[in-house]
Amino acid sequence: MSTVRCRIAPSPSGFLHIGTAKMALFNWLFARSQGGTFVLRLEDTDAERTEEEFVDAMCEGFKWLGIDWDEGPPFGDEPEKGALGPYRQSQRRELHHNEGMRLVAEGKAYRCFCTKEELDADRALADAEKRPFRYSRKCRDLTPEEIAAKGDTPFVVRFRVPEGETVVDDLVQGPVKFNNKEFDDFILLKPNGDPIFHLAVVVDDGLMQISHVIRGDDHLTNAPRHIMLFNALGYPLPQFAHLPMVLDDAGKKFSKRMHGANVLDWRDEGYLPETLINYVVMLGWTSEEEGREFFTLEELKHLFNINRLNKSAARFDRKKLDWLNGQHIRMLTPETLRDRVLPILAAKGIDTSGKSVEWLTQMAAICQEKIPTLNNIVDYVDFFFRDVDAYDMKAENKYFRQPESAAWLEADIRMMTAAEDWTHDALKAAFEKEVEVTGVKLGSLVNAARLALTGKPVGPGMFELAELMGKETALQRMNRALEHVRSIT
RNA sequence: GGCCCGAUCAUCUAGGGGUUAGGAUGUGGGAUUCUCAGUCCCAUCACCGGGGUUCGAAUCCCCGUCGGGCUGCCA
Repeated sequence: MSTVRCRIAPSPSGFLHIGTAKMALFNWLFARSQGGTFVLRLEDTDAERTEEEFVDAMCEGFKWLGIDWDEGPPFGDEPEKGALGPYRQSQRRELHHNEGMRLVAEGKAYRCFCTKEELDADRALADAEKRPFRYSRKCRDLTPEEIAAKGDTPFVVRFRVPEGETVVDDLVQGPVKFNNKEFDDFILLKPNGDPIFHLAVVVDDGLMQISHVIRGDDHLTNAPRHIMLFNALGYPLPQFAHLPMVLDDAGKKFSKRMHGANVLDWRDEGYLPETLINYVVMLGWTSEEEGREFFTLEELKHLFNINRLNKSAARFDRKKLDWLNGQHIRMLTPETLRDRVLPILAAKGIDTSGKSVEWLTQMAAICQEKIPTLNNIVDYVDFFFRDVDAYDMKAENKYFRQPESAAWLEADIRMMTAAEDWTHDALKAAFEKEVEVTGVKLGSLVNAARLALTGKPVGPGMFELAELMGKETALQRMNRALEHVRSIT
């Protein structure tokens, strides 16, 4: 039986950040590949930054990506899952506070009566003198009498950082050694009894029996503090793995404000969750199968290997994402593609209710090879749902303003009218025969027809779209185009 | 400032004492006698710099440079 327990502990700040998604994914993957447990814990102790909608928005991001959790807080209709809750940090204050005070009782932490103002002044002085600020430790060895004399004076609780050195045995970074002198006696509890991040994470990870802490490498220098706390609290030490963060396409930290920082931005732009998972996993991990780049979540569950994580940060490259999305779109069945694309058309005000499911499936199918994102489908099919009232100008010059333009359309109309079978194959055969006997270029016939039928220079294959459009509508549009051509040439 | 981490084509990466430094995306060109896209082929492009160690360094070590992080009564 596996004892692997991983967690993602995001602070719900409004949406699921791409970087958080990466960390969640790797934790999830590790837990799943080891038959372990994946825990979602909300670090919502910063009250001003937490709103219920924020929590919902973030969980929606996880759901979209397909990252589920075995233990976690209530979400939507789901009750809290797991026996080691509560899974919202804001509901664990008592625990944090008690553990902090336990350290005081055990002499591993102490009450500090220095005020924030005093500390700020010290800090300013240190700055002015260009020396590193360090807490004076003046409260470190107060006698019981001195403490008693303080009466009701508010105090913070500080950790008594032990002498010596702390080694983080990191699964990704290797052993990283720190001299404990580098660390101040950091604060554990605020004057109101609330815990500081370092205490809260360690208490939560300890009590939730987390076996592997996989997180961003911005926490690498926090790890020794956490290790000291694990030891002081008497919790078994988890394994650590610090992963590089995701950079934007300019190589900078992916700012919260930037478009694309929210994973749901990608959904809204027509990317598949499969794509995002596949793309993010490639940002810092490679499979043993060299050169392989295409993965589904299900495959990843079996292939994931924590030894193949990368140490350096990677940029988020939109171009490669586009390519990958196209790959994933092509992997879909036409039915699935249809279902994914229908809401997008609806959102654009396109009413598809008059069409059969079979027809809509065909519509999706003829675009499948061509669109890099789901949203691109709109331009590929909108002409099916509205009249063509204008023609693309450049295409018009090329196909409607030539001396032979009318002749092309006349030939098209003649063949279409004569078509006994209104199918892609029959139409294609007729056009090819025409080319053979008259020597006219197929492109001229086809592109003039496409322009007549869609008003656009680009789109699905002409024979495919004509078949779907139906003979009657197609011929109406062809005749209208012919009139138009005669009027301008 | 102090401490810590990182560095292979433009981008994601493989490799890791002796290789023609491999793949993918992008870009350029060609093919596919319907556009666009796709697909297929070809081409283009890299070991951050300097010192060591070694017969031999992209690979190991040191220094530097650059990038990132921590250094909060934020998480």
